[in-house]
Amino acid sequence: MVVDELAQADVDRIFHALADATRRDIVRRTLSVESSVSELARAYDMSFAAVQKHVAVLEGAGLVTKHSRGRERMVRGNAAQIARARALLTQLEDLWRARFSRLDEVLADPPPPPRP
Amino acid sequence: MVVDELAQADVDRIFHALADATRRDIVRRTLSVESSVSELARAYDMSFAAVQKHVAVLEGAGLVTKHSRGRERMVRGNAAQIARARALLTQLEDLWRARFSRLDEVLADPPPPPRP
DNA sequence: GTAACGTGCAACCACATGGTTGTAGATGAA
DNA sequence: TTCATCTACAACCATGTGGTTGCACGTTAC
Repeated sequence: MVVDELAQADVDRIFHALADATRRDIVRRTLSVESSVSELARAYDMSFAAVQKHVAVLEGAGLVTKHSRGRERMVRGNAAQIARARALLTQLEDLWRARFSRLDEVLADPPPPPRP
Repeated sequence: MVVDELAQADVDRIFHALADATRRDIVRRTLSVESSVSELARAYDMSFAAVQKHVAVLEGAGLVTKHSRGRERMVRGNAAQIARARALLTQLEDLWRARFSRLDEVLADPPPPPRP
């Protein structure tokens, strides 16, 4: 039984969020050390607002969470969501492996025909 | 030593390709059973050209390969590329785990100060 | 040879995306 | 209080994306 089913739209959001080098780097950073939005903004060669948007995309995908610390908003990477994405890829790979077991069935000696 | 380094742009392409439900389904199908572009096109409620574009995006990301069979172009899912994407996610998760080992260091008894 | 099929590509369109600047509200520091 | 900082959000713009239709070309079937 799968506890946490992800709707297709959720999966879309996760992979889309990961399809940008800046966003992947933000995830990387905040998985190691949580940081404020402005700390992140200082790390990249773009405006504060641009970084803020990237964080919002990541948050929408569940890849990071935010919580207040004083006037700052701390960003923290969410490893669990990454694990879900990884599980989806593993499922795909399993489909590929299943291909060979089906091939084995074909190559194996066919079962005797049913008695009439 | 890592043999196959993926450039950021490659990673962008892989995750972007996976960020669409139709494309993920095409990968799913062709990992199990290779199919022609027109077979795929019949499976979805959109034009042939649209499906063809999706296949092109997947091919550009290395997630599927194509080869000719008569007048058809057979599409086959590429599990190796999916494995690379999965490895990237695993690396991210490992960063998260490393966070705790660093925390352990802090919490552990500090080493004795160096002799003067 | 002719017709039908499978594919690729170009042009087009509506809309999303990734960036910018500017404004405004909270919060902390002096 | 006053000022600087951190954040959020809106408006705007160039470009990319996902879909369409139409056409050209190679291959198979009749």
